[in-house]
Amino acid sequence: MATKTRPKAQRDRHQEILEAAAQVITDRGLTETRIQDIAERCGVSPGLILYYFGSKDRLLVEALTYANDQSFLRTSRELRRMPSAAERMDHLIRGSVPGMLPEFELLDEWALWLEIWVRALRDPQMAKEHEMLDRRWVQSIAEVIRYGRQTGEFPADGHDADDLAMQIGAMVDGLAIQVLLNDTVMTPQRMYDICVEVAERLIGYDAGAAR
Amino acid sequence: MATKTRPKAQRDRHQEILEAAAQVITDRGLTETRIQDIAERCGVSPGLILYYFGSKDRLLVEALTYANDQSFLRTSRELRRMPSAAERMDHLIRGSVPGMLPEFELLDEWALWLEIWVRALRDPQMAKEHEMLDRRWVQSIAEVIRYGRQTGEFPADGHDADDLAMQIGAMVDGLAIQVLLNDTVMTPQRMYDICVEVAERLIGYDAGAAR
DNA sequence: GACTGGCCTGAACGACGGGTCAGGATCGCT
DNA sequence: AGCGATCCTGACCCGTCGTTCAGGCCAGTC
Repeated sequence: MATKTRPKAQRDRHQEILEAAAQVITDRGLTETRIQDIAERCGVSPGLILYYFGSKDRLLVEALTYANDQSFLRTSRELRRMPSAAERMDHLIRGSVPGMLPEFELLDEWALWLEIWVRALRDPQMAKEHEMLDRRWVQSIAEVIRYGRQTGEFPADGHDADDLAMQIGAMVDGLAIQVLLNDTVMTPQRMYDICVEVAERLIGYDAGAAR
Repeated sequence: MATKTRPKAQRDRHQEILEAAAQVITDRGLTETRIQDIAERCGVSPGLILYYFGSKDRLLVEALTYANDQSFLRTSRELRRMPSAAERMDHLIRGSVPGMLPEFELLDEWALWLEIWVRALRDPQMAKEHEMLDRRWVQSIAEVIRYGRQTGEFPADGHDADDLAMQIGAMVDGLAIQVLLNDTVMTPQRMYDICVEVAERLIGYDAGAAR
């Protein structure tokens, strides 16, 4: 809403602030994020932040979902460009491993996921957003599975695609935590290998060709 | 009002405070936990909390590890009493499903795990503690596997027990999050079923007998 | 009974940070 | 140019904690 008379400028600021906020949260954590930090990062006064978002809480929730939106949309675009389902699955997996794709730092969007989870435990608004964000990701795994079955790459007689997607999603979450917090034992490469192996077994295909 | 005949040779205040702190954290979340809340819960002045723990941060970290210690020790005791490895594995799984065992609320110790993870991302002290806590749990899964192989309940020709334990641990983490945050789609019962099924397949045994 | 030392309180301090506001700058339009 | 809406600032207010501190209470000891 808003954006009536001057859609361009307002939208830019809005987005600018969300990006800055996501950056700061990634950097310092949700609880250590001050309005002042966000203001500084986009060279603006603290008052303006509140002018746009009304309250800190609203901004934080929006920033968390915004950041997730961004990576989801980017990933979706990238997936669409890949012809084979095995390639798509591989890309999904790579993108899920903390610090594996070059464009991400070690403390990447996974740090934001953790913050989302904790907040969703007690903030109904965040819980609602989380449900949407989560379903969306699981959904794209399921879609890749269905796509592969449609093209004949994956065997069509497996379990329900949504169930498989949920299991893969859960495993990815669990492994990502291990990588994030314990990267001596569980390295990104190892997580990747496990994910590929499990996906191959659950879906019943050979990922070798995609890599 | 205060100090009615110092009861018992200083019943352990230290422990009392830790328990209260863990309760409050579970209840309100780490960031919403105030020293005042903890003090009230054990009928004591805020000053005393600092008298014992020096700073809020120290108390919080200690409380998180304390709570985890408690459930770990309890679980260990319970495991030792069970003769069969399949029973032990089943018990481990049940204890890992949020809200499955009757003695836990829906927002149980998993809420504390989430807090530990987030804090461990940026607090080296907490990261160190987490590594210990995590390894300990994975270790007990591995031990059950080895125990079952020793008694002949489980086939002895499977993968490395530590690797299997880590995979099971990761899956449990991921599923627990789903249950905690999305209990319409992923119910405790469903998580339990999945865990049992995966454990059976990974380890190669039949859990039917244990239930 | 006086002393000592561990527990404990309650008031107060001080910093920090979210939110408010009055006004200034800027833009688009007539 | 004149005007109103929008954008933006910087100072300020104010509640909320963590933390400190001076001292009180209570055992056990000499």
